[in-house]
Amino acid sequence: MTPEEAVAEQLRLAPSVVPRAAEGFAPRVAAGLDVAYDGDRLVAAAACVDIETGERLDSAVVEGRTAFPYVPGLFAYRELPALRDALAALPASPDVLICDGHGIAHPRRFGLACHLGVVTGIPAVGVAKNPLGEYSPPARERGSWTPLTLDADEVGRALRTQDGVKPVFVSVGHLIDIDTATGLVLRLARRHRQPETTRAADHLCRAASVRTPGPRSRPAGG
DNA sequence: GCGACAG
DNA sequence: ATCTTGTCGC
Repeated sequence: MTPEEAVAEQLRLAPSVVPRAAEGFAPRVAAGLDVAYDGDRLVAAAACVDIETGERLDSAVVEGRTAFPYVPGLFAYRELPALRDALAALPASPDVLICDGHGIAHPRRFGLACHLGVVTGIPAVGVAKNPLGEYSPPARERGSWTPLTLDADEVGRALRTQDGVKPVFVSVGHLIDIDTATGLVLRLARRHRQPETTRAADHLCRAASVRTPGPRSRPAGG
């Protein structure tokens, strides 16, 4: 698929995003998703966490090959295939996806979290480390937030998950509203800047990547 | 025209 | 994302 076709597909799928939670939405299991790279090889991980207790539940790790370059705005085309494989490898489907990237806080309002949510039908939230739009620094205290703006639209929030740390950027992915998404991210990020789901997935795929012989893997060491 | 630009 | 030493703090 070419970048032009990818853009056309995003424009076609964007209207499918449902920016609100279904009646009685009460997620119990959240899945964190992340990918680690080693040249053109990659490892994707899905890690489930009990939202109530924080307990680590099922997880899955899969490997694959890079099929699309990193292009801002088309990030999903690089990680989506592997992330779908990781989700499919889970013994049970999670109630909500916590994605490492943006949802509607995207040029065409269809970032990774939206794409993943729409193709799986699972509610999804986007949590990015850096903004695409503009924002004013939130108050220093954990829980405070300010609007994230893009093209004069309020597309998400800059949320402070820990006192004095750089905020994370939360946006709606699919089948959830921004308030619910914000509360969920805050609950999942009790002790660190990033939600436990994202941290768990990051550790898993990174560890798997290190143990996998690849093109330009470490010269020596183990 | 030039730079910026989720991971 | 990944390349990289030391350093501050719980």
